[in-house]
Amino acid sequence: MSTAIKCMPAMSEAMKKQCEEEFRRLCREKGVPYTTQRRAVLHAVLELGNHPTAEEVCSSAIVRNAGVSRATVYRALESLARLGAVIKVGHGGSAIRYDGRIELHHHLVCLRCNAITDIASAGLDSTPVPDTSEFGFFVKDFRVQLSGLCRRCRTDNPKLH
Amino acid sequence: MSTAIKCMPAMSEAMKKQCEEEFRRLCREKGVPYTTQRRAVLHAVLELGNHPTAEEVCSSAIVRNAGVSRATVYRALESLARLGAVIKVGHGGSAIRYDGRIELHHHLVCLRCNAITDIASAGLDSTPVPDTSEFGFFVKDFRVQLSGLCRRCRTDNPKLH
DNA sequence: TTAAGTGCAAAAGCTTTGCGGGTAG
DNA sequence: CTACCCGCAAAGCTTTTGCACTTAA
Repeated sequence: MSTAIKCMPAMSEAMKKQCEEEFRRLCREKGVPYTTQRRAVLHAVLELGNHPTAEEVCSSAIVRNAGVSRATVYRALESLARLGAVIKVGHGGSAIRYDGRIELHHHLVCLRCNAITDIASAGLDSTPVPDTSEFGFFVKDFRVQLSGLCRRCRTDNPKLH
Repeated sequence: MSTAIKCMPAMSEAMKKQCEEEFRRLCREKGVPYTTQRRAVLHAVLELGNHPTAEEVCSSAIVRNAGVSRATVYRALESLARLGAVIKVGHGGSAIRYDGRIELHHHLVCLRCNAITDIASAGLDSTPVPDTSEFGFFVKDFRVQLSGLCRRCRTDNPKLH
């Protein structure tokens, strides 16, 4: 009854490029200013790859070299998320994480270390999205979150509660 | 292709009772001390109902009357989550939210106001959980998150980006 | 008895905001 | 030209921690 999943390899340069173009398109479409700073922030999220926090984006070389301030990073991440150029990832930790991968995919979330792993699964992708019109809720996106324990956490400390 | 969903009514007293007993059972099973403070914290989460934050739990009458300190609330919520007596809910906001409903269910998350709505859906429940053994990942739980815009946010501000 | 939990208060970490000046459209 | 964005620095909110004391098992 279980379907196969695949680990998702790091994004290729071509994919990153495509994400950046998509961002440009979204800006035009929604009339949102396409600024150097936001470009740098998106670029950093894509380079960092592993669901960085806002702080990690702030300290990335890309953002530092571009001289983007902390406040701007937070504001830019928020606009990117609203535009749909990045995704906010919920997990158990105390800092919001951002995901530059906007294609449909899913997450393994470790309940102990809060690590997030992207997975691809045709089975999960074909989840029938229910009709939420009764609630007046407009669904933009869905994602399946599998919570549990990652290999490292199981190995490091087998006695867990 | 869309399946039906149902809004989940507030937990009945009987269900809350059952959650509290389940907590007691988990404590015994895992050898975790069953303290007054943790009991009060779980009780508050169940009474508050709507995915409260740690701060909301701190200021609930139940916890205040029991004289439980802020630090203990945070520590108790963490242990309850590890035990599986509550669930941490990921969303876009800057404070972790806790859910006392541990039966299988799913969430609507508003991208603007971060409101979380519990939904029941047989279609989503029957999602085929993929085999993650290749990753050494042990799945304890899964949940589908539908992100989008809630009725109020669509009405209040139709021009959104 | 003893490992673990608790309260207090302080520190640390994360995010938002006001304001004067700058920039994309 | 104008609405929106940016940097700075400060404030605000959320979470964690060290230590002495208390408690469940």
